[in-house]
Amino acid sequence: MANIQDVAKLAGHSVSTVSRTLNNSGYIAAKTRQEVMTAIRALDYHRNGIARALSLGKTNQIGIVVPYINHPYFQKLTDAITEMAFYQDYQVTLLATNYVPEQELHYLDLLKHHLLDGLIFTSRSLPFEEIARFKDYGPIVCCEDTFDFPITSVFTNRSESFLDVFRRLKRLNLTHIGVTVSRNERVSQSAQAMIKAYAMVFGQALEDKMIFRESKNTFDGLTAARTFVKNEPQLQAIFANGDEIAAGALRQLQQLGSSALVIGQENLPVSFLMDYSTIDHGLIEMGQTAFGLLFKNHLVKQQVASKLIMRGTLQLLESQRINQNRVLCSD
Amino acid sequence: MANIQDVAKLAGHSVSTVSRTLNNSGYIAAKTRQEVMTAIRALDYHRNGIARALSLGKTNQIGIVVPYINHPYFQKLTDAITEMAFYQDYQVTLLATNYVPEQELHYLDLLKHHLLDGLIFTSRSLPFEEIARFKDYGPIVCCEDTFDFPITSVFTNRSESFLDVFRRLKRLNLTHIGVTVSRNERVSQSAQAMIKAYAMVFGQALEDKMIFRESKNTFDGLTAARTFVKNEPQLQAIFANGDEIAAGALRQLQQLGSSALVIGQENLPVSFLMDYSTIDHGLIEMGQTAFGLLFKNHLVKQQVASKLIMRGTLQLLESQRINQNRVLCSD
DNA sequence: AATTGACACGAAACGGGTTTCACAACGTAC
DNA sequence: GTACGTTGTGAAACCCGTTTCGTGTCAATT
Repeated sequence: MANIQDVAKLAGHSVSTVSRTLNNSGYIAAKTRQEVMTAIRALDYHRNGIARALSLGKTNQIGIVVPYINHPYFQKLTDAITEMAFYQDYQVTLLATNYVPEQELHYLDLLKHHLLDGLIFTSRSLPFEEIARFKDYGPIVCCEDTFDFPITSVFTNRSESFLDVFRRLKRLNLTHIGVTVSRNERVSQSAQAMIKAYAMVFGQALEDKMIFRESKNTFDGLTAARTFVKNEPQLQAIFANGDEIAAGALRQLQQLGSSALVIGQENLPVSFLMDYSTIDHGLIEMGQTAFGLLFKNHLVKQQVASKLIMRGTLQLLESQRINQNRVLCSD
Repeated sequence: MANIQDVAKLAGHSVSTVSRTLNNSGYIAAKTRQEVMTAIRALDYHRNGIARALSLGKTNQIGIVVPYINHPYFQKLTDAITEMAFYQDYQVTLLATNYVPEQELHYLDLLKHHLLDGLIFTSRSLPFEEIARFKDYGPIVCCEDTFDFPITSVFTNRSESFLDVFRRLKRLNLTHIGVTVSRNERVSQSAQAMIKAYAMVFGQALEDKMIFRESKNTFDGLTAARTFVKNEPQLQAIFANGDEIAAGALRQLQQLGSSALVIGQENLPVSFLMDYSTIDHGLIEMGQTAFGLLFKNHLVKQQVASKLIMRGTLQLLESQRINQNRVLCSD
């Protein structure tokens, strides 16, 4: 395969002239340009991107760290990031971790090795201290609240919509509630926030038997629903950590003849199909923002809004309640 | 940031000695190795992967060309590829095209520019001739039948399971059938195969009004179902080009009070949740094979099996039919 | 006629590694 | 004592671009 020297030789000009021609930099005589272009076509020459990256000191590649590649939450987020990257002529590499800290470290190392111009964490199991240690090697953005750690972040006001959910349930006198979480509440901010929100609204801690842990997919949703119904025959609601889990739970409840309602998260198509309420965490905006922040070179912490989307049983009960109130008032 | 020369200087050895130490190649005295490692740690030195790639002439990166990043079909396929790549120490870049030919060309160019060691096409809109033109720039594998074109491929025996579906429908006297396809049957092998299978089984071409085109997501599924019911009030079945489409169609049919059954493709969780039959195209095996074939350096064409998974109404009707036969026979 | 600036181009340094090759020191076998 | 093999190391070439810097030409200005 031809390189720039071959082109230079054939064109009868220097390597630097060929380079200038290709980059439209500096002065080039029209005739020279012609000759160079002719040689390039004759040799089917294409610039070596690796050599270019070495010379320019940048790769135009960024990495997105995701625990699971096929998880809808991260899917939506990476979609948004990828689109932004595309517009700015960046390539995106998806880096899956399965929440294995060693994997995360491995990806952070890509920064050290100059293989990436930046890294976006959509989630992580490494402590922030550890991640912060890499910030000198390249820009890093986390898609969750990084508190006082010196890591740029975009995050959603999860807690507020969690509070919203529990307040609505309380208002409807639905108190027997099961909550599913993906990871132990010690490591997952989201899990922590859900459990805390319950406690704030109901004035007491959520019973341990009403927390279903390690809930990751549809089938976990089935199991969670069975477990809750067994532990608490009067179960009235399940607040799930994702829409596929909610979907599984709902299906299981229907099969068990339970009328408990279900609330999901992420606003995936399945939540519409199976008609239950869900929280939209504003992942699109979050992804776009994450990419935007990558190349600001100062520390930023930015929040995006998340909100509850009312559907199905929850919506029905609320409208009935409003009607009741109206009747009571008019009497 | 330190480079290999800095390390060499500090260690009091040559650059080549440092390189040998890092690569465990050639002879290195134990003491020398110690000194080099000490210098490396002292300087927080990390090899520049770009420089390495330039020197070695390979990047250990492969690309997967997908039309949609968040489409379950491609999701499943890329998952399988990514896992294989991981084990062989390759990085994977997802390259989304939205079926824009220019995009596909752009990604093929990455091979020309030595930015990728190989490319896997999960689908494409470019003609094979065009793709074949790039095979000198690096290994390419297509995840569909490439016929006589000199492109390595893995593909599934789609047509057989399509025939299976229509034969079963025919046996059940279900003849008013709507078919959804993602792209025009001129460009999509899958669409072509579905329509051809119908013609083979029923001995006549599928009416145009029973083909719903440009069907890509759940909402298209809703629209498709409405359209079919409007065009053909006696509609008995919809054979969809994907499980989310099937799911949307099923929901719409239920709302319209239609008892037509639905058959999907891809065997996604939603097909289980909503309980309808679907074709499993063996995507996992296909992805694994695709990666495996990338670095064989001869042309290979390989087939993997796809099969119909019986559920819901279709299964029910079949078992009723068998029971009827049994009754008729025993009389 | 002398100076100046725009235009055009090439040599060479640079980015940061890997690998070949030459050479030296040492031990062992004959 | 000679020949040869093993071990250990460094100089330099190489991978393939980009960019700096210096030189040369030519037309316009003073």
